Amino acid sequence: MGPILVTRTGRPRSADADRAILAATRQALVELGWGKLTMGDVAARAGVAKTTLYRRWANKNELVVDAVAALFDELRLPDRGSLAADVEGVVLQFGELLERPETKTALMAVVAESTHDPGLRSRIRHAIVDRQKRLVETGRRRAQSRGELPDDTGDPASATRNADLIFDVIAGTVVHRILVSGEPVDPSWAHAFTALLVGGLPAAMTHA
Amino acid sequence: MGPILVTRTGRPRSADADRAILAATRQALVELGWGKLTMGDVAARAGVAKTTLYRRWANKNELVVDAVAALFDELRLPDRGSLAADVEGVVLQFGELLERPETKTALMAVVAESTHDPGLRSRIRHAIVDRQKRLVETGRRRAQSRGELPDDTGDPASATRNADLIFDVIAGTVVHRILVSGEPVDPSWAHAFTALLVGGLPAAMTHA
Amino acid sequence: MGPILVTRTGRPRSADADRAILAATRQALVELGWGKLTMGDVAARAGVAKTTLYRRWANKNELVVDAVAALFDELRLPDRGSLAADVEGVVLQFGELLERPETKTALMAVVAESTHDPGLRSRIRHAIVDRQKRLVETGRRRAQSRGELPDDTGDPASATRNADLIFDVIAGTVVHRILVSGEPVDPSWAHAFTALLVGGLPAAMTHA
Amino acid sequence: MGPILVTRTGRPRSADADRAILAATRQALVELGWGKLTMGDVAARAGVAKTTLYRRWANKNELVVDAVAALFDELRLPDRGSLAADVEGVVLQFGELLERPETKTALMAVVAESTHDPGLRSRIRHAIVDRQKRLVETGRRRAQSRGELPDDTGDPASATRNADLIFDVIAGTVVHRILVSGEPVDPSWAHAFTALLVGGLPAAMTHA
DNA sequence: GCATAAACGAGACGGTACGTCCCGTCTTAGA
DNA sequence: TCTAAGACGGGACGTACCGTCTCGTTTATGC
Repeated sequence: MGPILVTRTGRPRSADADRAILAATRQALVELGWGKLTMGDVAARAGVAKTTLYRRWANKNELVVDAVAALFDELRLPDRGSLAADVEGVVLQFGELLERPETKTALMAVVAESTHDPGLRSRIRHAIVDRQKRLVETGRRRAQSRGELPDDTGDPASATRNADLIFDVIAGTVVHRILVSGEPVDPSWAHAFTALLVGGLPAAMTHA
Repeated sequence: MGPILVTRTGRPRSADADRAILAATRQALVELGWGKLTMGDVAARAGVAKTTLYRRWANKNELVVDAVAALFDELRLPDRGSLAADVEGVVLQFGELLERPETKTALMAVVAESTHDPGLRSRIRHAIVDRQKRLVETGRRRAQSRGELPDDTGDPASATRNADLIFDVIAGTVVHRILVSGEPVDPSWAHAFTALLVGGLPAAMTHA
Repeated sequence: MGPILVTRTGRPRSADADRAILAATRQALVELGWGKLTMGDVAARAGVAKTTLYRRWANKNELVVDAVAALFDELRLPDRGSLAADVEGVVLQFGELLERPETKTALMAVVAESTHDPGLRSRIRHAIVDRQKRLVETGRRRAQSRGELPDDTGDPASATRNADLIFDVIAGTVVHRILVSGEPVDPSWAHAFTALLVGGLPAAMTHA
Repeated sequence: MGPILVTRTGRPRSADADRAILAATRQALVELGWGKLTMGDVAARAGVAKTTLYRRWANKNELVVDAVAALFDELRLPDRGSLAADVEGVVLQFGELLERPETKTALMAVVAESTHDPGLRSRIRHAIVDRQKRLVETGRRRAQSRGELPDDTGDPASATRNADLIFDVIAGTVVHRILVSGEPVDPSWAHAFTALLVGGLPAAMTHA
């Protein structure tokens, strides 16, 4: 079908402005943090009037979530030959991602704001979180094809519960390690964590 | 020997005011969230002048961290007879704690603010996080005395790394489950998660 | 030739707001006096945000001086046929003006503040005081054309000194009578004062 | 009858403190002006607690008027041999007094505050203004004994009106010259002003 | 090629909260 | 009882951003 072409009259919105605004938002977020980031400052960095921001996003939250969402799409799951190696690889990737200031600040800030804003919460979930679950799914299928994990039982709900648990364990542990404990995700820690996770998987799958 | 008695001149600060302010802060945090919480509102709730807040805390961040810290001291580790039962118990307790609005909001907000404020970060670490590591330590000793875990090797650094890993896994996973995935920590999930963790422990301990 | 048209960008300032603010300032000054007049209150009376005040005036002093300056422009010097009658007329007018609460409060307050603020002092001098010297000049020319006073000698500095002296005597005496002595400027007092002044003029002009 | 001896129990008030407070008030008034003078600052300069100020004066106004009143008692009227010389002498003295910063600031500030505070107004009138009218009285009697002015008629009210007028003219003109016009009271100006006043006196006395 | 219409920059607007300063009162301990 | 010290409730200050609202100008499209 292709994109719907709405021929509208008047001057079209500038795509340059969009890009400049999102980039400026990420930059400001790193330098100032959520609380000190101001719309006026973002506009100035982007070389754009404040009005232009408000024509595109209703408020600060929406703008920041959009500015941040793309950052989390770079995670990949190359085939490293075994389930353990795949997990260890994604743990290290995720660690590197979260140690970058813009990602670190953005994720926590946006989650914090969401704790009392259901709309923002679901926006985050769809724009950021759910998109990463594909990695767990890919890993599981690959492990099954290698014979490292049993095939799915007849219960798809059980499989989903399992995937969600693993996702929470990996994402949660790495986030906590970096943002709360303030320790780095280095290869030796990733190795130990992977051992724990992969070692526990068989037991977990019988309880899910 | 004993506490130093500093005889200070002038009218002493009111301990009632301290308590009222911290309670008002927690209440306001629940109702309004971090972003909408204002010092003036907290002062009014506490029946106190705004200046009285600023005499005690330099700004909003410091006040909120102090107000929140006490909430996390209620976690206990009663002996339930086995390592798995102990872990499951603390996971459920922590889940309940985090599902309360004041804890949920407070923790994330404070962590988010801390991502660009090293002083605040260390204040959180000392006032909130490190104090909970006692639970992991207690659990490990108890499991060793039951024979569920091997005695410490000669390497105390290894033991510390292990404890930190387990702490990050438990705290991180529960936090992620509730705050990011937005799912409840109910008994069946706690059971599955505990199985994963306890099942993986032996493997983890050989890699730490 | 003609006024320079400065095309400025952005939304222009509201002239209505200017007027409303100045009027509200005068009203508040009468009701509350200088010390109790607050910027927030003026803003509220004017139906305007406090920021709108601060966009136009740097502080309370500047605002009040501007608000007050206009009041003194209503003094006129109609031709009453003789120098004595002209002087008596302006003394009575000035007396009436100064017995109005807003003028009374405003003038003293503003002069008092100015005693330790050179900038404010010169602002007052230009905005209020110097503009009234026109009255002395008009009166002198009129008296000369009537033959009541000799024509200017060749020394313009002498004429200026004379005018300034007369201005200080009239303004100072009326102000002191009303604000310090707290007595009214009624016709009989005005008559006596005029007799003193006009009687002394020939002597003064030979010494200036 | 002498001072009333009230034998009171407890520690007596310190007379040193009184002196130190009044001196500190005058000093602060010069440096800061009325508007910026604060009770806390005065207390600190005087080496005294704020409480001690409030035990002696009810508020800022009362304190400042008392601190300032004494300054105006130094005017004298030595006999210079003629009415004109006496007037010129007191004009120059008053000019010098008003050019001192503490007097200048104090007088205007206190008058300004008084415009909306009747109590303060009468306190000023009694403590400062009326005490100076003795000078006019002395000068008049001396001129009469020299034969420069006619003896009092049978109408004492007329004499009083006359004295008040002369007082307003002298005080008002000098104050206006210094505080409003911002020009100095130098000998040549004093000479011209005296000529005006003395030249006008005969005419004024027939109208009073 | 000229009218239409939306986007654009600039910046003023009504608001809200900030953190500071000072007021005048109060509560301690000590002289 | 007075004093020094300093905490207290209160209120205004002047600042910083918010998100909205005019303006005059620019830039596409469609008649």
